[in-house]
Amino acid sequence: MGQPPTTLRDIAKSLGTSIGTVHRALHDNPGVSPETKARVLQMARTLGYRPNLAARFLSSRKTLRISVNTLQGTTSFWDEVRTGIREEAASLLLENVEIEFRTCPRLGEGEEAALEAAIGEKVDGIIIFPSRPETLRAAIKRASRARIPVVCVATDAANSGRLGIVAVDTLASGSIAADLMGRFLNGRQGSVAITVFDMAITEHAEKCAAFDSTLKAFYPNLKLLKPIEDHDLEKEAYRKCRKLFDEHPELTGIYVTTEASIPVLQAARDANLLERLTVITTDLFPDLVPYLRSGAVVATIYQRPRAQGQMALRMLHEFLAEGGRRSHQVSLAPHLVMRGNLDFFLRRQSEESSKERAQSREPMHDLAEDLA
Amino acid sequence: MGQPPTTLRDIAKSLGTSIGTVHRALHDNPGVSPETKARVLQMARTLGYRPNLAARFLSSRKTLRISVNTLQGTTSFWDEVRTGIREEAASLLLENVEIEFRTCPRLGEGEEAALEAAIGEKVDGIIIFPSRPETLRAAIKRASRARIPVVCVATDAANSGRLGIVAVDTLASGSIAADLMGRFLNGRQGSVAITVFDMAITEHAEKCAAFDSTLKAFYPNLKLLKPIEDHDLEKEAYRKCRKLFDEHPELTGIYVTTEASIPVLQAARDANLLERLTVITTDLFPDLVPYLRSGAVVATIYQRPRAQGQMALRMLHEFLAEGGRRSHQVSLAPHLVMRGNLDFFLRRQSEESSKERAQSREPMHDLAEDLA
DNA sequence: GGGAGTTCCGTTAACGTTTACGGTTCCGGT
DNA sequence: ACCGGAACCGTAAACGTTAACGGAACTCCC
Repeated sequence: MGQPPTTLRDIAKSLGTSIGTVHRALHDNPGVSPETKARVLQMARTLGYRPNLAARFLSSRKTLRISVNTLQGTTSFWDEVRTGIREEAASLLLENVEIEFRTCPRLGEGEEAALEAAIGEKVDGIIIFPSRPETLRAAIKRASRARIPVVCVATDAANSGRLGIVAVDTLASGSIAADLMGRFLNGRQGSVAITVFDMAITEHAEKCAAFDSTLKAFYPNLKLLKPIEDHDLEKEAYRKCRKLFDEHPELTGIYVTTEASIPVLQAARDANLLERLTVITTDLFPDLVPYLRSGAVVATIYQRPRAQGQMALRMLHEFLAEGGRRSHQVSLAPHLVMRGNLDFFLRRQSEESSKERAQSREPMHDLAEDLA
Repeated sequence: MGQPPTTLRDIAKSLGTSIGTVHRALHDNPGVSPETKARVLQMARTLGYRPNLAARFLSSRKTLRISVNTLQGTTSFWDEVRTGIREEAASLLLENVEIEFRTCPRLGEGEEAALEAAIGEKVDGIIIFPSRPETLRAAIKRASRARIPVVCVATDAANSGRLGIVAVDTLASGSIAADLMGRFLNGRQGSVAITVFDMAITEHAEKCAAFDSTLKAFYPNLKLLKPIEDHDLEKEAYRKCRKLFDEHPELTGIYVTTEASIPVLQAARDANLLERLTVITTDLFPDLVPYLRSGAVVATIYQRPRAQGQMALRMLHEFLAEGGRRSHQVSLAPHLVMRGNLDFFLRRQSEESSKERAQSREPMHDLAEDLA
């Protein structure tokens, strides 16, 4: 560890030029000849220049505006994502981010318009949930061309030029669900079902494939039926599942990867299957709790929305602040919630929302108070 | 949103005093009378003063030295904790932390001496793993009195004045293990065993209690035997388990909460019990992998050492930087690893270690390159 | 009553960057 | 020759905090 870091002044001095020129060259601002610019860049590289962020932020005190485009809470999932983002923003030293929430009322409705609005207002970065990736690809490309980095949460928008993606690992989710299903069924014969949003979404197809392959590998006497696509619509989920249950009385388990687990459970009850069906669901919301408590749902794969929000904001901020060098693909491991550890997660959710409510920051704080 | 934040100058002006005095008052430096100090503090409070960290760091460019006192890797656990700490330190905007590792070769050996060394060298903060909390309490108290905040990882040191604690939630771990055990055994009768480090350690006693209560609540036909204390010693673990297996042929499952799972497995094999025993272990290290693959170990509770390290450093840094207002008690939810999702976690561990190796930071970076 | 030593406080120069402004030089057009 | 305007570059003032220095007032002691 050692010598002081090189500054703009250092570069300028060793080049016999001025600090202003160096600055212009490094930011390719106009007003510097190609040759000197090249020389500056070269020198910066050899001297190992790295900008001092404290000085930068102190000098140009502009805040980074970032737009968060998500869904209104159908369940609490997106509320928690937003909470995670807020939390992470608040914990940023250098409080230089300003968050604008743009929420769409329904799935896929006004999604593109909201994105365009964010681009139009020239925000510095965007966090988005692309519920229909294909329709959004063009808009995201436009954002990238406008040099606005876009981070996707939960669902990727491939080939869109997005900066990065934060999501739960599909392989980890699908596989653990399959492994648990197999263990719980304990060598029994039978068929299992899976519900997804839409097989056209990469994530869901992957999750499905992981579930299938793990099942095949370790529990060959369980047969996976054709996936049910419910598009997160309650009626569709109920209808299709009811049909499935009637047609497959030998069904022993079902893995619900969407948020629409309640209608599935109702269909199971109405088909008098609830007792002998092993149900694994996704995420955790109030309506699901009694089913977990009673054991009707044996486990749920919690996709950690809060962590997803945190990571997304971190990724974006890191990039905006210093051209972030970290991986721009974050795959989170999901959590497993069963009735045993259910209270831990419920406590956590409520803590977090109460913390949001009491957001009165103490302006000052002394070391002494805490070490006392 | 709105008006610019108040600065030292603002306080000084509205008090008719100077910026230097305000500074001295806020940091209770000598050279300011009690009355003016009170007036300054009052005014700072009413104006809602919050220090500008960028300016602070730019002005006094001193780095925060923090000491990380952990165990040499018996397994990879502590290596991963340190990796998490390093990672988090590197991702800190304002690169103002310097980390000094002080590792003890064996459990509890030289632990106190290392802590004293850190205090003696006047580091700004300490992250420590107190393997024997009682013997360290006094030393931690000394650190607190010397105004050095101490964060504990994995194990708490109660009543020591430590700043905070980062650990896996004992209730969540114990309960999920019990719930899984019950489900896997699927209504079978029998007794279940648990191994811990030492019941005198709060965390282990809690984990044990959680395991017990969840078992009692949901699977009353499983009987929990008296916990086995192995003190992370291989021979002790083997010997005691061997004895247990011989004395309890009706044993159906065992939950190993310590790192010494290999000797337990060997004892089970030697007792010809491996086939019909449901084994749940803790953490993930190379030697355990084949057992997971073969299904001998049905699941392992992964305590997320990397996340623990990250959180510990974050907590400490936040406190040092701005007198951190966040909760100083972080309880992580453990991850569940089974053969289905095993590869996900192994891939992750290897990625992280390879990233450590190639730690050549690009000095400069342009937005264009990434948005291309 | 003239140092010497306190105690309190104001002033000022840093820290590294950004940004606005001013100053060259050179070129094409009246 | 003069103006207008580019294109390039240097200068200096911010940003909010820290830290060192100096000065004023007041005490104490020979």
